[in-house]
Amino acid sequence: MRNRLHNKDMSNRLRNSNYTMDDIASELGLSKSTVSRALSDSGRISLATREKVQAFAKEHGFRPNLVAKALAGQKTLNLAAVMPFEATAYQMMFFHECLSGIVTRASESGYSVLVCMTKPDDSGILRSAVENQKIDSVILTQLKHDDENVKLLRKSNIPFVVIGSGAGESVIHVDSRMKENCADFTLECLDRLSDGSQVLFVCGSLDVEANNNRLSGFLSGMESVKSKNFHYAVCTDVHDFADEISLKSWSLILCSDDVVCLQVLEILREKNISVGADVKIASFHDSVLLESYSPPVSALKVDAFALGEKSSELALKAARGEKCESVNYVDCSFMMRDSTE
Amino acid sequence: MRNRLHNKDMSNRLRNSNYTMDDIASELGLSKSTVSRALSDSGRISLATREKVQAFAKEHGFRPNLVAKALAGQKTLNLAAVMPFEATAYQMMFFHECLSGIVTRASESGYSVLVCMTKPDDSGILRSAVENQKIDSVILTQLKHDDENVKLLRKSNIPFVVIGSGAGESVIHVDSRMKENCADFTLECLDRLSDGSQVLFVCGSLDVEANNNRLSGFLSGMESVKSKNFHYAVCTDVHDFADEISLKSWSLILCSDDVVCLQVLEILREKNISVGADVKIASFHDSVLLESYSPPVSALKVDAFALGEKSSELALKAARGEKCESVNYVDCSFMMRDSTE
DNA sequence: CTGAAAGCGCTTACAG
DNA sequence: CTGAAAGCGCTTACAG
Repeated sequence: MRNRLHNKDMSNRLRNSNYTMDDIASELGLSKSTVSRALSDSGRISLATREKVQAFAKEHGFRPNLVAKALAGQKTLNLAAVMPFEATAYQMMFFHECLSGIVTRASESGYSVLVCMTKPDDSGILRSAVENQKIDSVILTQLKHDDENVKLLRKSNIPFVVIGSGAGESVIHVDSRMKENCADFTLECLDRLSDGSQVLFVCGSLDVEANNNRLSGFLSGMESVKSKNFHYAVCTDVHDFADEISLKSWSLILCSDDVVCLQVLEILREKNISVGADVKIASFHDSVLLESYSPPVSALKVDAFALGEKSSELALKAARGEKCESVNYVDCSFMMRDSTE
Repeated sequence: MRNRLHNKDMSNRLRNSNYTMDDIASELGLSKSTVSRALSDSGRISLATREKVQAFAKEHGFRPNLVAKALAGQKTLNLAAVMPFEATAYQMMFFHECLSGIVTRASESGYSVLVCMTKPDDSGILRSAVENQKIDSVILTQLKHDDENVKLLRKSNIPFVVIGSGAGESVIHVDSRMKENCADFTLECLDRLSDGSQVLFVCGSLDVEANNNRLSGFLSGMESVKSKNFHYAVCTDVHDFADEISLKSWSLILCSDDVVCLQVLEILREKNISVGADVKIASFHDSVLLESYSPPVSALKVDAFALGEKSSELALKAARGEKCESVNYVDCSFMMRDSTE
């Protein structure tokens, strides 16, 4: 027989509490099955024993060994979050925020989050997590066309959740509902304008898919306040803007993203048009640059943390084998700052 | 007895290969102990059986269940990488790169990396990873004074590795050896200058610890080429620089970091002094801004990926219970670009 | 060199 | 409501 004392020693090195369910059982004169049931709060158990066991566990800071639990329960209590090896600064910020949300929710359910970094042509690390059975489900971001990771996961039958769209309606995904949020954000910005004001939307290239959503969001926002008789125009080339600005005195300028917005701000500065006093301005895409601009510029912010939380909830649910809605939404945040005051 | 078939089904849902060591054993008419030994390449085993087993395993894509392996071996095959919930853009870039290095090395040893996000006052998620025994060792970055995470890990006897300094000499850490690298980088920049040239070091506040290291690195670099009769000066206030520049015609200007460097570049531009032709310039701290400046500016780059790799190696070693050197170094990269041509 | 057995710390039918 | 037993899939002394 293995030297029991030796094992105890080893486990002390690794563990915080010395107690196993077995220990608690003998300490309390119960069987370990009963202890297990009392602790997991499942199966028939008398209130008295349950409370006794839970009190004891709490008092002694008992922590179940999750590895053992995982083995017995045929699951790993791990989620994987997939992120690319190579990323732009913007993507990293986005991932970091997503990850915060993912980790937050996961840990509430006793799950840990394992990072799998993949290269475009090589799902290597995700693959070994899958093949080594270290994860119960996966969260993907930034799908490529005909995504390698998706293929891998489909083949191995591990449930996965996608942040963003692009994998088809049937795949569980959570989207930030750009169009609707742009419409609502437009309304929010219009809120302080008097009826009949002039509104300009300066839009980046319509070759960019996101800009199409933003444009139609803007248009549907304007449509829904038709009764207020706002006048509006859309300018799809920033370089035209310098002229456009001379034609009318705009009350509000909305920009498709932060880059466009900064260009517009530059032009306004050249023309000595004061942001806030002369014209309100806002962007459909936030960035530090807008936040720290003087005056700070209002913007629609994709709520990466919330996307992380939601995808985590779904991944957890899928890991439990429960059915999930495939289409899920998370709202953006409206960062209302001085530029629209 | 549990319904064996049912179990098989469940496990198929989770697993890639249907084979367990038991399966292989019966398939090959061996005992599972022998299969285990053959696969782990440990213990006495005949070449013949080892090869037979390994061939079979390979052919059928057998993957050991790491959860079971972990339980039997009293370890988790997981590392934790700790990162803060809140981080600046710069920190996120740094972490992302570290993480790439960590994950790369860890996966080579069959380890996975679990992200633990912590708040300054709350090691919550790290704590539960520790208490739930989900990790064998930990990698920390950005230690706080009197760091909570360090205290937690000390108490629980989980080995940990620190990226950067600040935890004392006795703690296993990996440092980027700023001073020595600044000295070497200085030499690299001096390399194309003729003897007797004028060199200026523009240094940010000496209240910042890093700047002290940079300054003494610079000085020791200059010291080591004394024979070449370079003249040099140190300017510790960027605002003085505009005057300083008029006094002499400098051949090379070194800056303590990217922010200082951009300020200097601005001044040079105002004075119509051309970088590259009139004066060479370089920074002891890199950033995208320097890389994409026109002309691109040479800089010393902390090699976050290498720091990640090294810390991962150490953490893996510590997890195996092997002794590690406590002081470890990783060299910086010299990003030589047009500004010093 | 190989096998039978006990063990890692849980869970969960099954029987009482 | 509770306990004894078998099981999750590995590892590792121990005996042959």
